[in-house]
Amino acid sequence: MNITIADPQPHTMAQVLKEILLFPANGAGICPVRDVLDRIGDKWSLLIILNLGAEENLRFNELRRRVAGISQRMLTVTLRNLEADGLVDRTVYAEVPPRVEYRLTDLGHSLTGVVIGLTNWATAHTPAIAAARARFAG
Amino acid sequence: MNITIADPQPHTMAQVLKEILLFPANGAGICPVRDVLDRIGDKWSLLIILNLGAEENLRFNELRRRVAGISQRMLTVTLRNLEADGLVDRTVYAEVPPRVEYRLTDLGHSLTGVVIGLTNWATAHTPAIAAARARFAG
DNA sequence: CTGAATCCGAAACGATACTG
DNA sequence: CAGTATCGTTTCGGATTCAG
Repeated sequence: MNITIADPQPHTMAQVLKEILLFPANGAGICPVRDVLDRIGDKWSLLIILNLGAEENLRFNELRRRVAGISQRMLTVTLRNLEADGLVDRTVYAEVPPRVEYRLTDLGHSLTGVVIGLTNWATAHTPAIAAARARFAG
Repeated sequence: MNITIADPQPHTMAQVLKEILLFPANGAGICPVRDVLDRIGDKWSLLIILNLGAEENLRFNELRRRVAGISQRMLTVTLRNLEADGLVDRTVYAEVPPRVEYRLTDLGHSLTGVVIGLTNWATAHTPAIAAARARFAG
């Protein structure tokens, strides 16, 4: 199955965007785009989702190793937020030493498609952005 | 034309994510995902791109009105960054009073597909997230 | 109209030390 | 192993003021 994002014809694309912007939530108080960015737009959420999506489940320190550079504190904080948002499930096993497994919920899995789209765009256009920055700076 | 994001079968999705994570940039210094988030993951970039994508071009104060709540400073700052990244084009007309038009570049337009995907996910699952938060808090 | 410059409070993040 | 608690730094963004 393929997922259709949008028709690439410029004027049709513009039409889709207009409809999005006409959505009642926009202009008023809360906007869905803002909302989702407030949750996954931080420094670590997306990388955690990416890694959890690649495996059935991961333990705390396994995840810590995979998400290079994250501090223990930020891993804990970010995981708690993702759990609160219903994107991640946390399972504690009453063992010694303790074992805690994290896995994506169905809601979390539903995000991975979007994440992949974002990642593909990023990898494809990072060189163009770098070139633009160099041009702008020079 | 349709854009294929991914096969929705869980194990295949996991495979796609694994390949993404194996990409040389990850684990090393710079990661494309992190890179794109550093640029459009802030408070206003995505909303500006959304609005510019809906029109041919927009003047500074037109944009200011549409992006509800943005301060003059942040509109300027964000537009400069988007311009530096090659996502937005800025055209100054030597008139009095001055007129400045902003429009998406081709690179900017290429992002709108991703943005639409993100927005669709957001609008579809915002209620589920809200419910999860309520559950978590209670 | 479209900015630039400055100031300041809030929030995000990292480092470190400690715990069941 | 998987956290919690505290602290200090940095970054972000809003308000305000001034200018071409």
